[in-house]
Amino acid sequence: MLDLALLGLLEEGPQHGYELRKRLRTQFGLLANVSFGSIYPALSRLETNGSVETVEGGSPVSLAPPTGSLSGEWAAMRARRRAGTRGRRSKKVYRITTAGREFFLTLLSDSTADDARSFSLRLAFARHMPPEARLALLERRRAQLVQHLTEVVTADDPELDIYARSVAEHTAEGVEQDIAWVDRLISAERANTDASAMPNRRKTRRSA
Amino acid sequence: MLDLALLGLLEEGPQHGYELRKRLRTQFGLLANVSFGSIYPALSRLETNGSVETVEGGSPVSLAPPTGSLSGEWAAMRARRRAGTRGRRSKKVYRITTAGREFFLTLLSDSTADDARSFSLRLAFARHMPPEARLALLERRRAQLVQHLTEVVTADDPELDIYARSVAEHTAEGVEQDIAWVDRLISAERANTDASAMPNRRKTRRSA
DNA sequence: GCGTCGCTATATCGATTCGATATAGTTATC
DNA sequence: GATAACTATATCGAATCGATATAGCGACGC
Repeated sequence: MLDLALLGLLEEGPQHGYELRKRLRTQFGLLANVSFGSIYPALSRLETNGSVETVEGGSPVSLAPPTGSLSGEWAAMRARRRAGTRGRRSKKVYRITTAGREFFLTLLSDSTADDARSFSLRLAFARHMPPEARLALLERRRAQLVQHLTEVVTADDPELDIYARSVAEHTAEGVEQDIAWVDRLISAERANTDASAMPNRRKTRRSA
Repeated sequence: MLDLALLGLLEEGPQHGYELRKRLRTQFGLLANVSFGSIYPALSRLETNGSVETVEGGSPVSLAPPTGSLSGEWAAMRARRRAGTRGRRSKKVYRITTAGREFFLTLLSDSTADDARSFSLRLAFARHMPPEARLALLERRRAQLVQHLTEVVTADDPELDIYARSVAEHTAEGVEQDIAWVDRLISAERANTDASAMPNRRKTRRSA
C-alpha cells in the first residue's frame, strides 16, 4: 500500500521522506494519512530491494530544478546544496530506479486485495496503466461495492437504535455514491477507448 | 479501536470470536473489516486485563436465550450445550465484566485520536453516552472534517491529471456529505436536549 | 457407506503500520 | 539570546493485517 503510494509520488521527481509525507496528506487526504513510523521503514525497504536510491551529496541530478513547479524538486535541490556546503545531517533524497518503475507497475496492476484505500490510490495513478487495466480496476471495484451492499445490515434492521441506524444508513449511501462515481468513470473510460479505436467517424457498429 | 468495537458488541450479550467478527462485518461493514489475526489477540488482551471473561463449559449464564432474536445468544447457548456433552474443542464464549463496562465507557468518551473509523464506531454506540458527550463527539468530528477540507488539494490544482483530480473531487464531496450528515445529527441532538430540558411547553426562551 | 465441499471455529506467524517519542537543525519572533 | 514553530530523520513497542494451519460439522451426491 505505502510502497505503491511512495513510488507513485517518486515518479514525479526525487523527494525526501518529510516531503513525501506532506504530499501524501495533501494529495490523498484521508486515504493516506500516514505516519513517519511507516514512511521511513518503507523507504528503507524500497532502497534495500532496489526500487529507489538515495541521491545525497554527490548529486548525479542536475542542479537546476527542471519542472519549476514541483516543490519536491526544490527541496531536493536545497538539500543537495546544503549537503555540498557542509557535512551536516543532510536530507536523504530518494529517487525511483528502473527496477522501481517496474515494481510500481506491478503493484498497480497485480490486484489482489483492493480495498477502498488502495483502490483510490491506484485510480489516482491510473495514468500509468494501460486502458484495459483501468477498466478492469474500475469493474472489479464496482463488483466489490455491489457485493458489499448485499452483505451489510440494512437500515430497517429492528435491532438497531437510532445512532447505529444512522451510521448504517450513511455508510450505505456512501457506498451507493461510490458506485455511481465508478459508473461515471467506467462510461468515460469506455467512451475514450471507443473513440480511439474508431478514428474514422462512420456508422458505428452497434455496441460490442 | 478493536477493543471498543468488541466491548460494544459484547454489551449485547456473550459471544465468541467468530460470531463477533461476523457481526463486525455486517453491522459496521467497511468500518470494521477486521481479520481473525486481530480478533483473537484482542480478546486475549481484554481477558488478561479483566475486561471480559470466558464462560466455557460450566455456564454461569442462563440456558435459555433471554432476548430471543440475538443470534449471538443462540450461538453461545449452542456452544455451552456442546461443551456440556463432550470435552471437544469448545467455543470460547466471552462475556463483558463490570470492569469491562467501565473500560468501554472510557474508550467511548476519552477521545484523543478520532479518525473516520473510530468516530463512526463511537457514534454507533452513542446510546451508551451521556447527551453532552454525544454532542461533543459530533462537534469535534465536524471541526475535523472542516479542517480537513482546508488542508487538502482542491480539484482545481493544475498538477493533477483527470484520474487524480477525480479522486480528489470525489473525496472532497464525501467529506462535504459527512459534514452535512454530522450537522443533521447535531441538530437532532440539540432538539432532543432542548425538548427534555423543557417539559412544560410555554413560550420558549429564544435560543440559548 | 464414502468422499468432499463449504461453513464454523480457534490459533499462530511474519510483515506492515501506527502512535509516541527522541533528537537536532533552521527560521522567526519578541 | 530565549523561545517557539517548523523541518527532518529515526526508532520502539504495540496493534493490525493477510496468509495459513488445524479441525469439527452438515449437506450433497452417488
